[in-house]
Amino acid sequence: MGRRSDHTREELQELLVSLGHVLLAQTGLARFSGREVAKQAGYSVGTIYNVFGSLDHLIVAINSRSFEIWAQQLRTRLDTGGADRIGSLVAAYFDFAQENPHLWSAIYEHHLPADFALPPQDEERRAALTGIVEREIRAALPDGSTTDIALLTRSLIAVVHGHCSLAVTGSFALMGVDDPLGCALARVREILSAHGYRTSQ
Amino acid sequence: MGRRSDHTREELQELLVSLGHVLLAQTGLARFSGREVAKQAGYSVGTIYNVFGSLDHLIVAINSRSFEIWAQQLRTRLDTGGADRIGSLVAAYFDFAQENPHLWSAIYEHHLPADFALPPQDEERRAALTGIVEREIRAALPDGSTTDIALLTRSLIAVVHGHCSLAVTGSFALMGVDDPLGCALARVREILSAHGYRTSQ
DNA sequence: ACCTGAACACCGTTCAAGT
DNA sequence: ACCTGAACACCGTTCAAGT
Repeated sequence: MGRRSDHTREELQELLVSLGHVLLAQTGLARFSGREVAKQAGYSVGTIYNVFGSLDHLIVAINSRSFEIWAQQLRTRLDTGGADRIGSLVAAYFDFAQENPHLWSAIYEHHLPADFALPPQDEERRAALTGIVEREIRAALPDGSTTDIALLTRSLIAVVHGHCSLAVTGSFALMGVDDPLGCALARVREILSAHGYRTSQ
Repeated sequence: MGRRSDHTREELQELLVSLGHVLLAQTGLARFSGREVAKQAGYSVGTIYNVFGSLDHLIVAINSRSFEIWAQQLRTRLDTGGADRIGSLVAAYFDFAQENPHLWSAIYEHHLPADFALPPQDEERRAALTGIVEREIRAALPDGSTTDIALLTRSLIAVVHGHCSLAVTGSFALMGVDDPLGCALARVREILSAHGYRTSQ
C-alpha cells in the first residue's frame, strides 16, 4: 500500500523503541515479539527491518533506554539520599532491578551475535552507569590508596549484580535469603573496608 | 503409527534429557528447540509432551543435569586442589561457567511459569551445590564465629555468580576486566577476612 | 523512497486418530 | 497404552510488488 509518512524516520524509530520498551517490560525477553511491536505501532512487520536492520538492533536500542533510565535513577538517589552515598547507590541499583525485572534481565539475557558491533552511542550509555559508580568509589576511598579503583569498581558492580540476579530470578527466595539488598550492602562495605573505607554507617 | 517401544519410559526420558543437554550446550536457551530434540531422538513432537508434560519440564530436567555435573566438578577439584580449598572452590565454580556458557546461562535464563512447582528431586540437586560451598565456608571460619554462615554462604555464591555472569555475558570484556576469576577470588577473601578467616594464601 | 504483506522456514502446544 | 502427525497460532526474516 506504499508509504505512510505519518512519521519521520526519527519519529518512527522513537515510536518503535518506546512501544518495544513497554512490551519488553510486560513480557520479558523470551516472549518479546518484534511483530507485536510493529502491529502496535500500526506498521507492517517489514518496517522493523527497514528502520533497525534486525530485531537484535531494536532490542539493543530498547536495552539502551533501560540503561538511560537506570543511570538517571542512580543520579537522583545520590542527590536526595543523604550522607551514606554508597548505601544510596547500592539501593538505587537494586531497586531498578527489582522494580523492572524484565527490563533488567533482558539487558543480560540478550546475547549479541558474534559479529555484532555495539553502536558507539549504546556503548556510551552503558559506560555511563559504570562512571557513576566509579566516581563514588573513588570518593569513598582514602586519597593515598594504592587500589586499582577502576578494577575494584567493576568488581563491586559484579558483587551487587550477583545479588540482584539471584534475587530477581528467585534463586535467593528458594535459598531462604529474604534481604538481598541488605546482604549485598554488607558485602560491599566489607570489601571497601579492606581497601581503607571508613564505615560511618 | 502407534507405539514404538524401542525404549522404556525411563530410557526415553534419559534419551531426551541427554540429547537435549547436548543441544542446549550448542545452541543456548534462546535457540533451543524441543522439536529438534524429538527429531534427534527419532520420535515425533508430541512425545515431549507425553513424557515431560511441557517443554519447561524438559528444560528443568536438562538444567538439573547441569547442576549435577557442576557439583561433581566442585567435589573433584576440592579433592585434588590442595590446601587452598576456597581457591579451589571458586576456580571450579568459575570454570564450569566459562567452559559451558550456554548450559550455565540457561540455568538462570529459564524463568519458570508462576504456577510451576520445582520437582523435589530437582530442588535437591540445586541445594547440593549450596551445601558443598557451605561446608567449606564453615570450615574456613573460626570456631566461635557469630556469623550467620548459611546466609554468608549464599551471599558469597552471589558474589562469585556476579563475576561469572559479567564474564560469560562479555560485560567484563567490554569494561576492560581481563581476570574475572582473580577478581572474584580477591573479593571472596576480603569478605571472609572480615569474618575472621585467616588468609594463608 | 518508503512501506507492504505474502512467502518461507521455523516455533510450542494440542488432540483426534491410528496400532 | 503409547505414539503419531496434522492442525493451530504464533515466530523472525526476506523481498518482489505496489504507491
